[in-house]
Amino acid sequence: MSAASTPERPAGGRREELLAIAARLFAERGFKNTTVRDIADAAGILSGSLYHHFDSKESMVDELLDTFQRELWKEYDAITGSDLSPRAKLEAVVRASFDAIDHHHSEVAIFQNDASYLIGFERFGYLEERNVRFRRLWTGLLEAGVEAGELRADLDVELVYRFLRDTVWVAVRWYRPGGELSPSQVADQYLTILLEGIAKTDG
Amino acid sequence: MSAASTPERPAGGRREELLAIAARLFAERGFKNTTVRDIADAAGILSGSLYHHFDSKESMVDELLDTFQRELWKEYDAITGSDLSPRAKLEAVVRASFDAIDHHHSEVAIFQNDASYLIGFERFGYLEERNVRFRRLWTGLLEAGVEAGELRADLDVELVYRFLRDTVWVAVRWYRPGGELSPSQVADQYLTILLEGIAKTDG
DNA sequence: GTCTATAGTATGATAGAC
DNA sequence: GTCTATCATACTATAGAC
Repeated sequence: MSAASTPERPAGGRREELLAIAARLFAERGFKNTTVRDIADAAGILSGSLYHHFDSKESMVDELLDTFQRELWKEYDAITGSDLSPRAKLEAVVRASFDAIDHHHSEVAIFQNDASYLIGFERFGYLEERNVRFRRLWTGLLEAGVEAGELRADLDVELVYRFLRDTVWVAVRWYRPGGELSPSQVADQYLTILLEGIAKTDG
Repeated sequence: MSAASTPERPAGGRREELLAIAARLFAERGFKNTTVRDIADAAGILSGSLYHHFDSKESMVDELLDTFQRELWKEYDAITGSDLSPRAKLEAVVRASFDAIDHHHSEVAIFQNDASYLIGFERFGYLEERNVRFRRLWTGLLEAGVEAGELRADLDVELVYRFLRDTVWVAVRWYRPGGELSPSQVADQYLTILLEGIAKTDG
């Protein structure tokens, strides 16, 4: 989206700094509830100055979501292209997703809270495309897992997919990076529940 | 919240009609993204006329959420007060929740999408209280289930509670009342996944 | 119960000086 | 890269006529 001109420092120049501030505010309050003045205030400048760096408020959230989704899909593609078993791939995708919640918390939160609103604009059509790809990824893995005899055959794949997708991403609402639980620990517990259930089966 | 003056018809008078329209729009677009003009337009009147029925836009969403939560808690209290086993109570609470998604779809959607924003106003402090009650309900049932030997003891109750809570309510994002799946069917599948898992355990 | 008319404010964005 | 100043618009809400 931008040709990194002079990458002198980690997290780049002023533009990336402002983008990070906007990300935090969008994630905390929602896109619509965050004004350009809020962002400027948090950055210690006036709202008009923001427009030296960005075309519009929409451009900011666009860049945030697009960058994040590209990175995430690189990881997903590496997993699906590997030679792991369907069940192992499914576990890897879950773990990669919880890692994303940890490392790109704001972006995930924005996507969770505001995607349904943003998707209404042509500019954000790519979000819909990614949703379709995401659905294919999960249902493909679930079907392959059933076929391989690794997963139960009596469940509605479409429905399991929705539970899976939602449960993974909705964790962004309570997960706090740097808190007590690592993304790996959360993924462990989640995969145990998902795969084995919470009922006591043996004595 | 209001003394039903002349209940002549199902769903009452004009006030309830307008409230239902507002609920639909709030649920579809979000509270902040829905203007009083949108609501008035959908009702075929002008925005100023809405203020004959309601103090403010906030009053509308307040009445919607408060009414809904009162009704929901009546059901929860009946379940917890029953003599069912912990696991059966847990199942009943899950079923009651999916029923709520079916029967009060807009209200659940509004709560899911906008509660975190609304909770910032003192007026909506009761939402925070209900969240606390909700947490106690779930964790209490989970702990009782473990103690009764019905649920696995090796899981983090706090974490299971979050997954449970989120997975149940987030279904409002895809569930459509009157669609192919009944709330009971969704609850069946969900409880199977939650209790038994999706992995194939035996031949 | 709805309309006309409008107040008061907040918002996204722009132009040009520094 | 930021500030000053400001425009145009959209929003919630009100007062009083019908």
